[in-house]
Amino acid sequence: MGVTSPSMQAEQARALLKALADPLRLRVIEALGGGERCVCDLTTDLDLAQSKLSFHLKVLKEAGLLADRHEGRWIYYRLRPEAIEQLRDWLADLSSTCHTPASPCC
Amino acid sequence: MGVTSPSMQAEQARALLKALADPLRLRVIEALGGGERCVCDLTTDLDLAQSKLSFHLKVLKEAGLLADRHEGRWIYYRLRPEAIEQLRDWLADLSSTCHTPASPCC
DNA sequence: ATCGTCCATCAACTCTAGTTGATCTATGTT
DNA sequence: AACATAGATCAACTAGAGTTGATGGACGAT
Repeated sequence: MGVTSPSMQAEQARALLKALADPLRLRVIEALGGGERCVCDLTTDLDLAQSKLSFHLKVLKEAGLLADRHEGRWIYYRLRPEAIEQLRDWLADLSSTCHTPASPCC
Repeated sequence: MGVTSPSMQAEQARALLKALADPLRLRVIEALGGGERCVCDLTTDLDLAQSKLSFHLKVLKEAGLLADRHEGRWIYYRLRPEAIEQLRDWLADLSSTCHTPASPCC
């Protein structure tokens, strides 16, 4: 141990971080911060090519950041605040123990 | 407005997210979660090529997540919890208003 | 002054993530 | 049935981030 890969928890957190770390996806997230929206509205609001938006919505959904809902011909997407909250918790843990003075080196 | 790019705040947050969204950098962050360390220790602890580690330390430092300190021949890196805290705050704002019911579509 | 160690930097390469335009499916309309 | 619209998916392309091995600069020891 010590040389191993990140813990399972960290892997989950990283998936969320990665999904959020894109300017376009962040605009999508911010747009959905205002409430649930259908794809066609997002397309015009954000002025995006349809396939491009679809790609990023998929990334966000697979990361667990979005949920969708079909209604007739339309699909509505919304934020999943639980995912954000989970990430916030992980970040809180991260810096909780970092005030240890330097270990003696080499 | 509405079609514009993310706010200044969001841009900062995104820089942090992007820096964190890499498995190797996350291992570095976790290692530094245990306290300040010099580069040579990190190299052996994480079993990394020196230039690779140096590259990622630079990314993390430029994002504001790490601070460094020179002492003789060695350089010590440590987490900057303020950066983490700033990101947590931004995430908190993000989901605060997303419970609005769907806007009527198209 | 020379040598060894710590670390940053650089150039060349690789690889993954995002873009683009076209096609496909599903649902609703006439 | 034929058509129109919403949205997903696919293949080909592009660009940017990460890797690798070598080189260079700073500092300490002899």
